[in-house]
Amino acid sequence: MQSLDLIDRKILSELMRDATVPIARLAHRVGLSQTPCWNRVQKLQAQGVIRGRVALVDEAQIGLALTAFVEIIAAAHTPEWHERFLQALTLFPQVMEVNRMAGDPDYLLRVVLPDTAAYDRFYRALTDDIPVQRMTARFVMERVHSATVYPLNVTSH
Amino acid sequence: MQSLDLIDRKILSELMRDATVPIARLAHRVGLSQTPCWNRVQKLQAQGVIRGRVALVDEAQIGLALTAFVEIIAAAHTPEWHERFLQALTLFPQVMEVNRMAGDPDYLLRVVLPDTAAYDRFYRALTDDIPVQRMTARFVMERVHSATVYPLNVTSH
DNA sequence: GATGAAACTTACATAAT
DNA sequence: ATTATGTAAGTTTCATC
Repeated sequence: MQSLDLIDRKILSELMRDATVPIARLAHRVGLSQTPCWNRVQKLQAQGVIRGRVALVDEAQIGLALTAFVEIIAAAHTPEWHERFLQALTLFPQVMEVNRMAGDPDYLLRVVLPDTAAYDRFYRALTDDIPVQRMTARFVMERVHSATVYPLNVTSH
Repeated sequence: MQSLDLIDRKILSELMRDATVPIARLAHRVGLSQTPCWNRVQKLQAQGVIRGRVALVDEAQIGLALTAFVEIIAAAHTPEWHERFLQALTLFPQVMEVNRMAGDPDYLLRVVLPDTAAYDRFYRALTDDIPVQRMTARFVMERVHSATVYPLNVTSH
């Protein structure tokens, strides 16, 4: 199942940067001809290594200027609570990311919102749905850096 | 400069989900014909609302199984320290995200790594480059949810 | 904004080496 | 793996309404 050689990693590096590059140019960059390059891309997609190709949008320009990291401690350390909690979160599309953590806090959420008033509404709505022991927001002042390109050991570039 | 009407938001919603959709189908979905839809997409790209189209890759399948959120408190609250700190971070491609926070901690980083040993190397290398008052890692046990589709008020779907 | 079409580029499949 | 070929499909531009 696993078999990412150097060329596969080069392909992924290119496509993580820019998924609009034509196969012919991609093939040239990774040192292959078109056919095997195309086959590799198809395989990477079939394997789920490439999960999809999406447009990245500037949050600020669509009115989502505020990012909050929200730390949550469970009200009860039971399977039922976790289940209910995750179920409740599905109602909030502003929750972009849900991470179950190794300890304190139990969950770390990344939430995008128009402003702090929207965060307060989110806070009330969520705690209305599900009891929590603690829910603390840490607000982002500035997103200094944001990447979607994972580091692969590719010497090119 | 700002002018995102309903149709623009529908276009963005679609492209955030799947950037491979042909213009003809996209146009149909948002209720336009091909040419004006194409013009809008071009404009959104020129404006920077669409920052790019990228392939999303499964971290686990490329050997980056560990995500850490790293909290950092500055050694000195001076412009020089912040400058040096951000400069130092550019050397570490495993740092996917750098957020300057509203207080404690000063910075919150998202870092992707193969394992905890790699985190330790990162910790040593960074603190070797730049003094910090505190650097604490919070490890992710499970990425329960991860989205790249920002919520826009689009009633379709 | 819609339509239609031309010109060009790319994707995808297949076959030969 | 490469090269070559061919068709379908998509993109881009440009008329016209």
